[in-house]
Amino acid sequence: MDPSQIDQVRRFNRTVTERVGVLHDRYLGRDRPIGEARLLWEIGERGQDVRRLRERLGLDSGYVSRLLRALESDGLVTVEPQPRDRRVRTVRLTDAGRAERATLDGRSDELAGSLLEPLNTTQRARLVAAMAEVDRLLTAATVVLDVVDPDHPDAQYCLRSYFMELRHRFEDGFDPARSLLPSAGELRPPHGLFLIARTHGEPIGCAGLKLPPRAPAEIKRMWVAPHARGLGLGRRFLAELEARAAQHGRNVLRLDTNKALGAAIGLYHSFGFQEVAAFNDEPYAHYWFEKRIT
Amino acid sequence: MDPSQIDQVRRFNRTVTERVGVLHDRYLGRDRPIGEARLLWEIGERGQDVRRLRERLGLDSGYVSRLLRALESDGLVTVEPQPRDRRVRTVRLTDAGRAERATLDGRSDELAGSLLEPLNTTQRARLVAAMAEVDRLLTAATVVLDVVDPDHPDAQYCLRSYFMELRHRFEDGFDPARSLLPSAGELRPPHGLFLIARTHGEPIGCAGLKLPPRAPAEIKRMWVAPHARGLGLGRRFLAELEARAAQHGRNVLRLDTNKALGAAIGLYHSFGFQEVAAFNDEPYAHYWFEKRIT
DNA sequence: GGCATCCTCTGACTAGAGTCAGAGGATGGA
DNA sequence: TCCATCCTCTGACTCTAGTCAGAGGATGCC
Repeated sequence: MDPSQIDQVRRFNRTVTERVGVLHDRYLGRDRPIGEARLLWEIGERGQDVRRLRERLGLDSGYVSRLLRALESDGLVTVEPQPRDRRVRTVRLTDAGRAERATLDGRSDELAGSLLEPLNTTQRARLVAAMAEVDRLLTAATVVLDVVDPDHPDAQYCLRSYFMELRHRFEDGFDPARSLLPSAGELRPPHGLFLIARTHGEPIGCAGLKLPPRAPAEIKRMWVAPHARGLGLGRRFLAELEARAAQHGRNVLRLDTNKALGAAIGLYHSFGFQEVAAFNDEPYAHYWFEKRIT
Repeated sequence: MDPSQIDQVRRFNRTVTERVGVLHDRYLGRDRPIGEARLLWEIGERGQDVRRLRERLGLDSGYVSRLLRALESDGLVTVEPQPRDRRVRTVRLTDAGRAERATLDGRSDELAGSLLEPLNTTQRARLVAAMAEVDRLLTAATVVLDVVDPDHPDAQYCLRSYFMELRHRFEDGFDPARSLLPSAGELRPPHGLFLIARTHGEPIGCAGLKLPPRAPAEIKRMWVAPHARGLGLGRRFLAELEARAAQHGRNVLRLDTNKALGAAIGLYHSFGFQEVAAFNDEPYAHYWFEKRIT
């Protein structure tokens, strides 16, 4: 790896942990230990199950329990068994808790403001733009791809979002019933597979692969959430699916697409796909692509 | 302040404290408490006086003493009275200490690498560029201006750097003896003043103001360290000097400059200075500028 | 030489942030 | 109905990271 890049990253780390890290603790932990503050924050407006809190924050169950006891005795939260499964307990903010959370929120704003405050307008705009870029790319680096069942809730969420988007973007809308969509079975081993991309456990994209016997592999239902675009995720899906198709002995990868999806078409070209004649009669397709793989 | 900017800064803070902050502690504190690691780092190759360490890290004397005891008993440092003043004690790394410090250094590299590692070449370049920008601007926000005596070591450092730079940049070099440089007395109250810009206590620029009786105020010896350029520091100096000249009842601010200093000339124009006829016979000057102030 | 001041160290604390090993109630399946 | 499993809680610890109040040697100045 390029040493001058490493160097710049180290300088960044240093500056940022000093300016942001130190201030962060000072602002947020002003009159409450940061453990409690983080918990209060993570409970959110609607409440949370204790086990989920523990998962999200990666904390020991005993520790969380103790923190909850502290918040409870300060009158900030109530903890009650969940009606469905009385082993699980649900935490909810009281009005006082909500108020406390709002002050934490205000302090986060103060902290952010204190970083911008000494700068002039131009500098602020530049800083914010650069922060957005760092944010996006660091987030991109945490994206993980998993194979899941197409019926998994996260998969379903992505597919719903995908259909909704097609409905808006296609000239004549989109009706799943009219399309040659594969059944869930076709995207489930051994007939295929379904990939999900996640950051911090949240689904942000999906892509399916059909592996029909003695025929080219076919990419289906590739979608990236709007807020996750520009992170190279489409490319990553393609590379991953290509590798998996090759593992399954296929030497051709293909897909069909609609003319409304300009960015995707550009991606296919730049990833080495060639336009070919229609290989199916998908009514929503305008272009068919193919790539030889090894 | 713009709420969408605040929002972006908050998103940035969150991402960064997660990705960088958490990893930071995990990498660096792998087998040594971060307090000790920080201290080990700050001692440096050449050793340090205990009091200076305390100052730099902002820690309690008892605490530092205890940390040093721990490092000493691990054979990483030696602590000895300073020969000149035996109340002060000097810490030096042993060979083992140097080795330990080198592994910490390696881990910082690893951490930086782990941020870049999941990204492709383009993304890496973009991330590094954005980090550099964030770094510069956050640093810019910590710059403080102080009035110091022109004989102060930091002032002397800036002036030496300034002369050295002029020597390189002027077509015919620069010889202080030939120039109309003000004596230190002219930049010292009540005849004038001398400003120093610092980040983290390190001097990164200077600017002097002459306040001759019943005459326009005059800017002298304005210099910004090469690594601190592009932070708007020149503008900040001008604004500060203008305000101080006005406080002292002057309504005209002027300066002379050399044609080799293109960026500075641009700055003077954009800050509202107008070119005027020569008001002195400085041999190194090609342009003379003036601005009416209130 | 005497005394205030400086610098470092030690002892005695505190608070936060966790970890670990059960206890004990709730649930689900045989 | 019984038993394994799940979820949460409690008690008993540990480690960091600090703070505070002096003790005691070294120095500088009168």
